[in-house]
Amino acid sequence: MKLTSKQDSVLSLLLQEKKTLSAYTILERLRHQGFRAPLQVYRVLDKLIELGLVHRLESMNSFIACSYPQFENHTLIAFTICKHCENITEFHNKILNEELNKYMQTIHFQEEGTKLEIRGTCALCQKRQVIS
Amino acid sequence: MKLTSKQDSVLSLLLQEKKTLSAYTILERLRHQGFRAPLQVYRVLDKLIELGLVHRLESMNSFIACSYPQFENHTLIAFTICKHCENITEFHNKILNEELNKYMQTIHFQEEGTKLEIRGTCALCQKRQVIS
DNA sequence: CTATATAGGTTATAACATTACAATAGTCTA
DNA sequence: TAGACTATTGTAATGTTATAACCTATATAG
Repeated sequence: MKLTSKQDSVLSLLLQEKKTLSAYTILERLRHQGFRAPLQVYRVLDKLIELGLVHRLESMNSFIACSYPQFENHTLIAFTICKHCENITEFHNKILNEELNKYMQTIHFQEEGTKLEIRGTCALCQKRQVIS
Repeated sequence: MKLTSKQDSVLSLLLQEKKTLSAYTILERLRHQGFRAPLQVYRVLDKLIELGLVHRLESMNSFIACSYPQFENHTLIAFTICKHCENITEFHNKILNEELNKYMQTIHFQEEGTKLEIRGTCALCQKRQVIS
């Protein structure tokens, strides 16, 4: 699978960021690369999401590069979001995934895409709070 | 805890719906009850969410009454969302909750509010698909 | 080479959410 | 009960996120 130049621009930008970016922030940052309208950004994002290379953080209306692009077709996409430092961490947890699948079977729900977003305080920010 | 009349209007409306409602839909429906601006709705929603009586569906930018208001302080809020019939079902799963808490301990993340949103096809819509 | 699918360009507009500032109503206590 | 405090409400303006509609260009398979 080969990305187009626009797709590559957006993915590269997201990969070099640690935080999430909104579509409009991406637009501003890529104006010099020929992006002129929001829709151009949204279309590229849609494609990258479909390819599993980018995720949308539902609770933040923003986007982030996938940290595990090698895990193709992982339908459970999970993040911790620190409300202090705003650090976003994607994680995978086998047991959680299995328990979720089990429950989906018991209720006969055919799962096709799951988002787990956990807000709170990361380990580092907890230490910072003790100090201050 | 006693709700104000505006808070009661919004909660009542959400309780009688099965689907989610956007803030602007709520505004339209409650115009005859003195709601005139989006902010009035958002403020009431914020309060009801804080009280645990309403949840926000992050992936849909919309709101729904809590199906388990008696479970106070449940920080894991989970839904299945059928993409065909748009039915939203809130659920609680003890094991899932426990596994999540375990993992939060291993990574030293202090969890303060978690959203789980599962998209797919509900049991009923799967049957409908077989027929048609 | 031409049909089809995918990607891109542009304008306008829809949908969702917040800032800022002022006023009012309820609650507590001195 | 007056004064102080807190939560709620009113209103206008604005900011942010996302899509519709229509058209053009490029790539690829038969």
